[in-house]
Amino acid sequence: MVRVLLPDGSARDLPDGADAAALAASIGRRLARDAVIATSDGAEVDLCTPLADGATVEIVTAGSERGLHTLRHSTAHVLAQAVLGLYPGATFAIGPPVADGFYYDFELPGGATFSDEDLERIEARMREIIAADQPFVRREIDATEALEVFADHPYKREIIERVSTADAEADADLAGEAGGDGRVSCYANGEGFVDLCLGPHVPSTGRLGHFALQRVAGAYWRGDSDRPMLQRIYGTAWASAADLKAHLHRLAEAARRDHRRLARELDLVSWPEELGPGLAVWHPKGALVRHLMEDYSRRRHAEGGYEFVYTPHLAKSNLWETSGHLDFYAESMYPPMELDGAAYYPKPMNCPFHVMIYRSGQRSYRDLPLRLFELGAVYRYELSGAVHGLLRSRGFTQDDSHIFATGEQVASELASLLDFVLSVLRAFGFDDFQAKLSTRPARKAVGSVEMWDHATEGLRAALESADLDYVTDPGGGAFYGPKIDVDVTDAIGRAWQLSTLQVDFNLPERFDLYYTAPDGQRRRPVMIHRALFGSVERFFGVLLEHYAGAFPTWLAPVQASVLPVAADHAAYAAEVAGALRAAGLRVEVMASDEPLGRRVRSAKLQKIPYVLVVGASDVAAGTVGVNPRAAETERDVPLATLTARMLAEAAPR
RNA sequence: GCCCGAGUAGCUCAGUCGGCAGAGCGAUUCAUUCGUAAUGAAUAGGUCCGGGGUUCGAUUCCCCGCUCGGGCUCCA
Repeated sequence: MVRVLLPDGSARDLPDGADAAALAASIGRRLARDAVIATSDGAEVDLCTPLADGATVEIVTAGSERGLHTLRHSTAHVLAQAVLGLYPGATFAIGPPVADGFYYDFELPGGATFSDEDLERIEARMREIIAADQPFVRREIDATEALEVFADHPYKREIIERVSTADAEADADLAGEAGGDGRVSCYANGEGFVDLCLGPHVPSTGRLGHFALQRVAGAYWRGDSDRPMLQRIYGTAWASAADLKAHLHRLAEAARRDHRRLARELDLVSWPEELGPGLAVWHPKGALVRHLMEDYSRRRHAEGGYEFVYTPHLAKSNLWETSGHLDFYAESMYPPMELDGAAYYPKPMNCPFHVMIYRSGQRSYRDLPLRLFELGAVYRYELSGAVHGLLRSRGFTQDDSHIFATGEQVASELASLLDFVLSVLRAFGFDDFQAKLSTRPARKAVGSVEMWDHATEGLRAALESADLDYVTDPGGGAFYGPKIDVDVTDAIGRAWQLSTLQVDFNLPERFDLYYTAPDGQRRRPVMIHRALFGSVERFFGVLLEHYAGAFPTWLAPVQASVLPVAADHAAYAAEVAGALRAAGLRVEVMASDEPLGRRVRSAKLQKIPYVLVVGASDVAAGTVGVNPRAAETERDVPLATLTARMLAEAAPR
């Protein structure tokens, strides 16, 4: 007999040698059917592992995150099995589960590549393997034997050599392939397929099936651009057909919200080929929304004690030498223009210019904190493959501010900066935040440990007083200071990194900044970089996707469209539009040579917040028919009532 | 930058096994004057991404480039 403890605290007795599958079966048929793996005293094990007396055992089902993880990992194995079977001479590297699915990296003989037709063929073969319900069988062997088993697979051999000689714990990118102490584990299934793997896996391939191969992509071996480019196949896998379908639906929804598509449909922004990659032009409606965003931002900054500055787009090389950009950022900078014996670089960042403003005169502790703010256009040479609509462009506008403060002021300044950032983000309709605190890197960092600790604690205190969820990324800070990054979650659950608060001990040092302290001594100020939108263009793109093009009334380029029922009502429509405009609203009139239904549809497709229909009864009574974007149609609404209602919505939150 | 895929009317996309270029939507004009998501007809609209090659003939086949998309790397 073995006795195991269950998560609910109860105990259960089973015959000697019983495995987790038997335990699941003894609890219930449904659990036995849904079981994927088990944990024994917290360690994940295959269902066929014999139970240890006294262990706490939990059955993991496909419905849980852990279970899905295994399901995807096992599906990745089947993918590798299919590819190795179909393509003689193919070799395989790693194939971990990832968010929503899995991938596997391959190399085909002679540098051959996969096509979409290959994916269909591979998927069909995978379905055969799944139909055959092959058991996954675990085996532990020592590294020498493993090197023979994988004699034809150099990437596997490389993994085996690393895990048998080095500290596998430190090698996060082994991605669960193997790990240990001179011994490695393998999983075999079917006729002769074996993969190096820590496991655990589902009991047999028959447990899989709700998957789809999605795309083929290039991926560097071990993520290193100096190493060979492998062929990566991505797939998605789920516990049920319904879950798979729901996931595919979410992907379609994200595609529907694509800001590049909406930008075109709503006539906001375009990317003429003539300009070059990553460079956009703003059409009147897009420019209007942007203008509203920027106006709101300026107003808030003015209220927040910032002072506005402007700086040029170019500066000579010596500025970038002093700032250090030519040492550590040159790859992302546009090349210089040579003039009059000097080299002028387009700016990739605004900070050195703001430093120049700080340094333009003597600064006393009485002047601090000094908060400089600029909507500064910067140019960065992004790799051609990285450019993506407004979300990643080569020319963009940072809502950049640099705060110069005394060491003592840093903590309180950070707290108020974070409050400010969150308050503005909320006004734009985001209220789900996740922050990351990045601390001192172990290898290279400027400034004393005391300075770092003080600033890091200031950041942590700011996060805590803002009651913000955060994770710590130990050693994740830049060499010049610790930072907070703020992610927002959008309407369909995607996270976007927007704002950043970055403490900088480096630039004040490089530019020899100082202020005069109360005792007359010169002291070094601390600089804080703070971007809120990050990039105005990118923030606009994120907003567009968040709202799926339906901007809230205060940001909508057209807030109402007035539709006369027939030509007779055109004069009254113009009167209504005029009254709303006089109240400060943005209104257009859609004249009546098309049928009403058609004009309503057209206005709805433009996602205009208020479609206003006026006919004979409205002319007589001074009313309008109101068809709001997200509510029922109302008739006979007095114009004054509508105006008041729209004005209330038209103010930023 | 690297891997895979794509580029045909303003948009979405057919098509040509190498022989005068197509649809729907949109635009324009005319008719229609209508109470809440597509009125009808007509017309206009093309360097089939660019350059080179093969060919009697290239939008189609080949080569080189450009741009876009999905990834990798990077990142606001």
